[in-house]
Formats: sequence, C-alpha cells, structure tokens
Amino acid sequence: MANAGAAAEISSRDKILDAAETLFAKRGYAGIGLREVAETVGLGKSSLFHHFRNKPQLYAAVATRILVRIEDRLMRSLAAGGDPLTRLERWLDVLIDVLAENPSWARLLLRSLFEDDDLPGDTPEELEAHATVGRIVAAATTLLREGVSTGQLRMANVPHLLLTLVGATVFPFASGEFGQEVLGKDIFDPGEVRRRKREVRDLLRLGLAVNPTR
Amino acid sequence: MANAGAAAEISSRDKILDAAETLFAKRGYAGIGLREVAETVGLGKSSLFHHFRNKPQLYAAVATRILVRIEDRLMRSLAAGGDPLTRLERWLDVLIDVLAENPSWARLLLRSLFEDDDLPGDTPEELEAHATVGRIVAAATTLLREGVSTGQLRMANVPHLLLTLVGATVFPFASGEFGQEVLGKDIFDPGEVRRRKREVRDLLRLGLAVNPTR
DNA sequence: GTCTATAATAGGATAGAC
DNA sequence: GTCTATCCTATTATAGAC
Repeated sequence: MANAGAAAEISSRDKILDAAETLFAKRGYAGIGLREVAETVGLGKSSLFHHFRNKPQLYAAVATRILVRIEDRLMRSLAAGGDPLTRLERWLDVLIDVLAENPSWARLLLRSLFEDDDLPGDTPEELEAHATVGRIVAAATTLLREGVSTGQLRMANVPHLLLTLVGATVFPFASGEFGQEVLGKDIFDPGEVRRRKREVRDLLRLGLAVNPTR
Repeated sequence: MANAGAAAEISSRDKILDAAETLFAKRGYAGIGLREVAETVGLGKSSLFHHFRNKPQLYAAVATRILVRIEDRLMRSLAAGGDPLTRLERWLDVLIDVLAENPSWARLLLRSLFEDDDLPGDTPEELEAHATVGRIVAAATTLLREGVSTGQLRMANVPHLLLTLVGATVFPFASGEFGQEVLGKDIFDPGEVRRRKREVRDLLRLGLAVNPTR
C-alpha cells in the first residue's frame, strides 16, 4: 500500500508507459518494437503482455494518459475565471507550458493524429483517447464562441481558428531539428518558451500587419 | 524519347515515387514495407532496388521531389513582385494551394520532420532535401524581415513567426480525421481551402482581439 | 529492367515453467 | 509477475537467371 510520505513506488505498468511514451514520440507507432520498450524498462518482451493486451492498446494507453493530464490542466485554468479573452490567453499559456514541460507530448500527439491508419480505431482505449480530445475541443470551441458573442473577439471562423491555434502551439514543440534550426536554439529553452507565448499572444492581440487606417 | 505532344510516358522510377509518396504519407517511414510499395506499382519487391539503393534513399527521394516542387511554386510567386505584405500573403496563398492540391504532401512533410531519428541523416539525398528546406526558410525569413524594415509589418520575432506560419498552413492539411471532425468537412474541400486562406490572412491583418483603443 | 530464390533479422503474440 | 521457448509472418537486402 502507498504509505503517505513514503517514496512513490512506481509500478511496472507506469514504467512501461513512461518508456513507451518517450519511444513512441521519438520514432512513432510503427517505428518502435515491443522488444525495445521492454529493454528500456528492463523487462522481457513477454512481460509487457501481462500489463497490456497488445501493441495498439499500449499505444492508446500512452496517448490517453497524456490527453487526460493536459485536459486536467486546461480545465483548471478555465476555472480561474475572467473574461473570454483573458481565459483564452491563459488557456494558451497553460497549453504551451504543459507542452514545454513534457518534451515528448507534442510530438506524440501530432503523430497520433497521423497514425489513425495504423491503428484499429475501435478499441475501448482508443475511444477514451478520442473522447478526451473531443472534450478539449468542445471546451475551446465554447470559449471562442463566447468571446465572439461578447464582442471581445472579432467574428472568426471558429473551427479554422482552432486548427490555427493547435498549429501555433503544438506544432513548434513537435518540430524537432527543424524548429531548432529556425530558432537557432532549442524550443524547450525557457527563453524560447517565453517568446513562443508572446508570439501567440501578440498575434491574437495585434495581428501582424501594421494597419494605421484601421 | 519523349516526343512533344505524345502522351507522357511515366517511368518506373516515377511510378515508384508516386506510390511511395502516397504510402509514406499515410503510414510513415517505418509503417510501410517495400513489398507494399512494389505491389502498388505492380512490380516485384526486388525491382525497387534497381531504381533506389535502399529504403532511406527512396524516402529521401520522395521528400526531395515534394520540396523542390513546393520551392518552385513559392519562388515563382515571389517573382510576381509587390510590397512585402502583398508578397507574404501571396506566398501563404500559394503554399495553401499547393498543399490543398496534393493531399499527401503536408502529411509527408510534417512526418519527415519527426522522422529524423529513423533515418541515417547524412546521405546525399537527405542533404539535398535539407538544403531545399533551408532555401525555403531563408526566402521566407528575408521576406518577413523586409516587411518589418519597411514598417509594413510590426516588429515580430521572425523565427517564431515562421514556426507559427508553418503550423497554421501545413498542420491543418496534415491533420486528417482530427481536422475533419473539427471542421465538420474535409479540409481539402474547395470551400474549406478558401476559408483557410481567409483565416490566415485575417489573422495577419487583424489579429483576433477587437481592440478599439489601439 | 524484372524476376525467383534466399539470407538474415525483427516483428507481434502465445504457452507454460517458475 | 517475470521468464524462456516457440510460432508465424514480415522486414531489408543480395545473388543470379532471363
């Protein structure tokens, strides 16, 4: 039993999830064999099947764990209140922070959008991941619509705006060497994280063009 | 010989590249076996090795072909002239058009950013792809800097802005089912392509927040 | 330029001992 | 809960006939 105050005992299941998260982020679903996951954890390949039925289920468990953790942070940031623009900017700040704190997450999430074709798609674990994405998207949509209806945000195409925001927040933290070369620095560097937040915020507040006639 | 006016004869090499492009976009480098590529083309697996030394070289050839074609379109759009903001907006319109016309490209390009780890990285073919990316990035950087220096664009962090623009243009066309669910329509639908262009343009011109005190 | 045959390796998954 | 042994299939790549 987990004694309060005792050092957290990490279960084999969690160790497997940790290793799989890093590896799947690095080389994708098809690029990682269960042997490599097992070796990283220090187990035999067969032992993984005691904790997860098969490879798709392991992958879905990894994705779901990330999504649930992100959802938790985002929902708590919404609960802090404020007008829609304030909540939107805080939502994006929190999202950027979460992705910056967990270097595997942006990559794994973007990859998982592409890897539909590789996965069965109808297992309970995948449906849970899918439902979590749905709740996050729904919350963001509500927030944006609210901002438009209060007049704090201009009338915009909410679904397209949402895709833009995902692209502007998730993509850079998944961009690896490309981002590194463009920035000349690691995107996970605290200074670059700060600049990323400012970039997103300024784009929303000011746009890019200087338009004195507006 | 290619007689002018005769129906274009498609070489085996090009057929292989076409098939590999579609398949790699769908399931990634590690997710596609050469058997599947060969079957799609209607050749035996071994015949591929007559045209490409190995799998990494085939992948790099696919990526390079896409990048060169995109570079060509973008550079020609720049040559049409105009002030920096005009050229920037045309650049983004052309980029969106190119990605919309070739449904495999955005996915394959985003994937290729993540798949550094899976590839050797130092073959001549990969270096060519890398150099092409470098030229495109350099041209975009010059364009943005020019806009800032003429005062048409606000002072912005150019590298971060560039990551944002890639995220806002490439990501949606790679987002597959996710994008479809967010939009309620296929992103490659002509109407959605138009809306995507407007979304990007409006964000640059107006931002998102309504700011009457500006 | 395409084929068959083959090599050597790695993949996911199961059975059953401990 | 972890292990060894095994099964079957797929992988990249090469050799050599046609």
